[in-house]
Amino acid sequence: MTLTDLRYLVALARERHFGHAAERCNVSQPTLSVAIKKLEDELAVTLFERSAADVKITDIGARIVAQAEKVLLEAGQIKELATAGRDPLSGPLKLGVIYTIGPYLLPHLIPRVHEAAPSMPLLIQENYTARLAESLKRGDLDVIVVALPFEEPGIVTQAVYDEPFRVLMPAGHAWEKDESISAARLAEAPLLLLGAGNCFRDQVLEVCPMCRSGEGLQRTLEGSSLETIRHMVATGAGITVLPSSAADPLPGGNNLLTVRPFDAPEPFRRIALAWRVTYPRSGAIDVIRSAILGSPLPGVRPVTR
Amino acid sequence: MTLTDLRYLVALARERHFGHAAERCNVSQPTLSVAIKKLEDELAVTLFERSAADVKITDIGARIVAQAEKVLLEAGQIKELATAGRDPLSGPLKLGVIYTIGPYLLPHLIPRVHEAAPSMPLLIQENYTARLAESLKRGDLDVIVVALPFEEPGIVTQAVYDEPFRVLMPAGHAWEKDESISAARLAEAPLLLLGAGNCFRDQVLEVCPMCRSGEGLQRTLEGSSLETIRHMVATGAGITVLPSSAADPLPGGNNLLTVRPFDAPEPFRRIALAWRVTYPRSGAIDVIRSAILGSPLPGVRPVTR
DNA sequence: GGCGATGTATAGTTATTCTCTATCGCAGAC
DNA sequence: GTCTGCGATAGAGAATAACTATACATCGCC
Repeated sequence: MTLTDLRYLVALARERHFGHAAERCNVSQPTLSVAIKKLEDELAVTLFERSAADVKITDIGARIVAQAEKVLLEAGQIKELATAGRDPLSGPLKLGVIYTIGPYLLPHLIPRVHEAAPSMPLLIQENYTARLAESLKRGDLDVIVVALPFEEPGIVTQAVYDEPFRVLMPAGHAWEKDESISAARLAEAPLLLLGAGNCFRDQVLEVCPMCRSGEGLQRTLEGSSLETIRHMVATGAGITVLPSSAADPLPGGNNLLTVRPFDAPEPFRRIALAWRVTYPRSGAIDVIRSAILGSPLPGVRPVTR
Repeated sequence: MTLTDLRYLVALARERHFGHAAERCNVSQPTLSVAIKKLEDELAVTLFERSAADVKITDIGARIVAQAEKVLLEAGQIKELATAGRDPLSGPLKLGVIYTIGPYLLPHLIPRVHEAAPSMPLLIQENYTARLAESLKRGDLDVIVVALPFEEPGIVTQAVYDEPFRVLMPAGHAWEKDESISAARLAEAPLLLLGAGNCFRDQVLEVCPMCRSGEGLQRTLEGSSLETIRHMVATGAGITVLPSSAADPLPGGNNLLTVRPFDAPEPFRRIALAWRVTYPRSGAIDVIRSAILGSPLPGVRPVTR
């Protein structure tokens, strides 16, 4: 019993004439005859009474035809589902973002994505890189926004933008007079950092290796956010390093804090999208990338490749 | 897209492993691989993300699998329907009976059929032979009980019993003293007959051709039944001829009427079953025949052939 | 009662499609 | 590096479904 057989069956039930039904199915009359006979043999029931005058459907035949129509209808739904789901911009996209990007990127990203792909709702999770990677591989996430380097088997990455680091200090800080700050000097001051697990913490420590053992390193509680740290800086608890997207929007509306760039060459982080190499909705990823690049993130430089 | 493909699809969605799914479907792994790929090409969507680690179903894939399961379920119903309908003694049987048999046969027939085939309800229609033949050919009836001769293209008949004719007269009638009656004498008396269209009318007139022009022929209204005629006879309006099944049950409980057989050779009618030669439920016909022969119809002689 | 018209079934052939075995290729693990 | 697991691919063979041609059955007609 195949779907084709059922189509023949339904056609014959409608036409009550083997020749006409065959024509409607674009097959020859013997093809239809044989198919119906095969069905009858397989089901071990007589579906039609054939006679020279006309073709009559049997009682049981009528019931089976009705069921066959239901089957064909449901089968047609499969094609409909496929058509509807063919658009990579249709259906929810599960997006992961690291903590140090989410609060600055998402407010811009979400409306842009919604505009570019109205039928692709975003399901967003913020987390550490390691957790995002795990979810991505498990399939709980489709795409993640992380900082490079990021290497995982089965995962491909695409750099999106570079983001310079900034020094954030309380207003009136001694360094305020300097146009830019040398990374080495970070070890001199009380430096507030995110807790372990945040990749940004490690990136800052890489910029200033001496800070690892520096006297000024103040451990912040794990899970603290950049916003928390910024408040702490504003109260004079120390200085910190922020990515430009987090640091640069401030000066306009905050006179408790001062932002300074680093001496050239500016340290920076490279932000990338990552997804399973097998992920089929590349169009959706393109939309995310475009939306990120279209977001007003101060100081960032798109990575064109 | 075939039902087999859908079975493979569902199996893969359950197993998340091409090899295991193939095994469960009793096919080789390449067979399943190819089938899934074909489905994906046909639907133009990616149903599964394959990687070395495991097989992940896509969002759209999951929806399509759910629909495929529904299709397979409905398709399975077809087999169930076929199994349930395979029994020729299952499902209603549309039975037609001529007016001059129905009232005497059906009260016996119905309980017997119900006992022999409890899941075969009878849908009964009483009518003239011509009307029954028409309905039978149209498919509105499955089997009819008629008097022979009955020849119709595409219709086969099977004689069931012979039924002798009787003469019915009012009690105290002049012929009451005779043990049997000669057919020729019918022309002498006022003879009450059914209206045109009833085959029994014609059969009686054949027994006594002179009656056609006989003075005693009293036309009864068309549509009158044997019962009506019997009451008329009881009131002395004339005599009539009845089949034995209608005439013989009476004497026990009616002293207004007298029944006499004809002189040998007794005229009789041959009652038969008729159905479309294409009608597939021969088992149902056998049940009807047996039930008729099992009914206590006085005077009738089974036709064995 | 033969005969043509109509309509379905069957035969035989061809084409397609399905399934198999064997093998490749990739990716992750050791 | 090599090994291993697993899915994809290639090519051959088998099964099946399609076609054309024709047989067969029935009915209406002369």
